[in-house]
Amino acid sequence: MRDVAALAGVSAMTVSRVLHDDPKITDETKRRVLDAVGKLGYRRDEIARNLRLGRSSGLIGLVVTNIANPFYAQLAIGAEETAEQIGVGVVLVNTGEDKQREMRLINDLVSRRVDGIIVAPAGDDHRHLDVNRLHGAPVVVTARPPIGITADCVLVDDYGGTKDATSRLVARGHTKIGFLGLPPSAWTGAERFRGFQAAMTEAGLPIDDRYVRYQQRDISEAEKAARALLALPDPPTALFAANNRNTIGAFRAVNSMGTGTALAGFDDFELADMLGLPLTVVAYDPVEVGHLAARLLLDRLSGGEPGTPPRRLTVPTSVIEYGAVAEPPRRAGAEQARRGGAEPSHRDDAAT
Amino acid sequence: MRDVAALAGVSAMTVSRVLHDDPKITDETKRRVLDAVGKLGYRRDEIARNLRLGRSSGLIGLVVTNIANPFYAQLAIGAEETAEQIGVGVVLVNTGEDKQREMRLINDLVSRRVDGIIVAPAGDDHRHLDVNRLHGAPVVVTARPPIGITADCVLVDDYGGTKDATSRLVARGHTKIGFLGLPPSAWTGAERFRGFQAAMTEAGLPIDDRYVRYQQRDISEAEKAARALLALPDPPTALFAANNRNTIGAFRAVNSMGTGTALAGFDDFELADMLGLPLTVVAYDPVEVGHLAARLLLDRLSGGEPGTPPRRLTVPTSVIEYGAVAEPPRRAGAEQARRGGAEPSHRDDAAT
DNA sequence: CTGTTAGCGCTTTCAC
DNA sequence: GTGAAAGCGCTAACAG
Repeated sequence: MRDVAALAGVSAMTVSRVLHDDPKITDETKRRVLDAVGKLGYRRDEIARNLRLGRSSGLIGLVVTNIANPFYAQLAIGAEETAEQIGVGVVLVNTGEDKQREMRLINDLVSRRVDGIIVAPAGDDHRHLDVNRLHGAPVVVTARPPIGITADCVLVDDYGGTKDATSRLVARGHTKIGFLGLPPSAWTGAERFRGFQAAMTEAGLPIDDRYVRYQQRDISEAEKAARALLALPDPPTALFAANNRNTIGAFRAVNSMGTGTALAGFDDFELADMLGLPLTVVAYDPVEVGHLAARLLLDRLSGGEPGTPPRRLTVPTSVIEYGAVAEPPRRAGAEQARRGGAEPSHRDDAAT
Repeated sequence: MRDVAALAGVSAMTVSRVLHDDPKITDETKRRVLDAVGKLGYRRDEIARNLRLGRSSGLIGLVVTNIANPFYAQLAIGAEETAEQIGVGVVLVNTGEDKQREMRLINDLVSRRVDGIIVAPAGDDHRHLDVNRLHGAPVVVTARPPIGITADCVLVDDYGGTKDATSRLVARGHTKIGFLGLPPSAWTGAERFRGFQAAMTEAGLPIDDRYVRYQQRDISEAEKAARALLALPDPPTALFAANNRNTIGAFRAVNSMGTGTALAGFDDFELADMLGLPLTVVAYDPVEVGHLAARLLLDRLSGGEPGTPPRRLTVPTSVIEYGAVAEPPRRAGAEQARRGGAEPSHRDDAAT
């Protein structure tokens, strides 16, 4: 900036003003300054600028546990769409479900003055997300409720969706239903199991411990667990899978063992309709989760009062039946249900 | 920091030193300072720190065109793995193939002192990525070669992979082969079409213009284009699809029209093996692309000489045949071929 | 209209 | 071992 000022024969202050489009600058000096800027390829150092201004960087951080999960990619797209409308950018960081990394990366972000953070936190203690520890940057928690802190959050109706889909299996006459679950330490895992339990209990059906497996974290583990259930002396006639990894694993098992076991699962996924077996999925709009999370965060950023009580939103789910069973999809959650058919809320394009 | 110093009864300088683990600090004062830090929830302001230091932020930026594309998610994971090893973090931003947004976001990143950038640039003029315009932050270009600038880059063997897969179709006796392509303005689109042409020419087969469609950017467009080709009076007996969106669209068309058309496509994808029709895909390891890109960038960051000539790496592809055709996968590219079977290079976990 | 002064939060350099 | 001063690149506030 000094160099620019020197070359233009003005003071640094004038350069600064030109870059602000300060009205009270002669066209002549403005031209000279811009000339010098062009000649030197100068770019204002936003970092120093924000240091001085102490405020608004026009960026928010989105912290996810697993970038390979399409759910988070769609969530990011939703958050971007909403942030974009008011000229705010989104940067995404991936924690790999590692608490240490999460803390380090969040620190990196806030110390670089992101205006706020949307985070799907790892673990079950979120006190490291306390506003006071974050340079005052507001936080919105997604996909699970905040624990140990107060913060806005956006949830998916894990409980209701699972309950509905399980009830469908029951309605079709299944009484022996297996459950392929997530680690119960994960909020979503616990909620989905709770929904499963509720549907079973409501129908007066027992939950057979032999039919319940947790901890499947990828497709091959899920397939192994499903195979084990189907190989029991008195196997379940239907399975509920707690997310799309488990659903796909279960599908592979059912398909190759030819047991004709009925299948339902949480999460819609691409090609779910093309698998050649009937499949019931609990669908929801992950883009909407991103929209809502960004909306909550932006409201906090612009809405003066920091004292506003935290808000909690829940995105509804709907049950979709693919394959043999011909029945129109019915929505299960609250007001909205964006999903209806087979081409889902995945947004993508063709470029690789 | 002032507050911490006051509470600990020392000067700001001492606090700074404690945070550096400066050896010549009494254990006693150190304890007092750390105490105060804890009590106040103080975090060092990295932004101010780097302003003073002028250097190394320990973060690199990864700029992608489409975060919903699993290719980029896998690339990000690869880049993270490599960067993580030396304690460098990765932040990801999504441009949505919008040049303006790309420029703005890159500017945001460099002005926040990311140490370097890995970018899959939109458009066919990359002069905005010139090192001089980027506070000197080095750039690595991925998925397409740099145009108008010199920079390191990592490519996929689009040409070779497509040629190999097309040759397989020819070897099976197909002479009328359709091509579902990307916009030719995209480097990958042009390269893949070139590979297709080469295989056809080598086999002495003509390329029928009626059989070639570009511009399909999502699955439904691809399906429509495929339907059009298959409805021709003298339809092709095989299709090559230029990426996984086109492959899935083509699959939907072939499946519902029951034409028995043979199918090959660029990109492997989840469930490709479960579709119930034979399918040939060009596979490669997107995680490896990320590894290499990060490696090139980190080399530039640590390797003193900025004058080193740019390097260009190409990730090999392999052809995989799913379904009816039982033939062991054969590698097509250079040294490595990570892929062999059906469970591919997608890395994910079960948590939603 | 433009320049000067001061300071954002931190760290280097030199005293003590 | 610790503190005081100066300055990284920028901009509000006040002069002129």
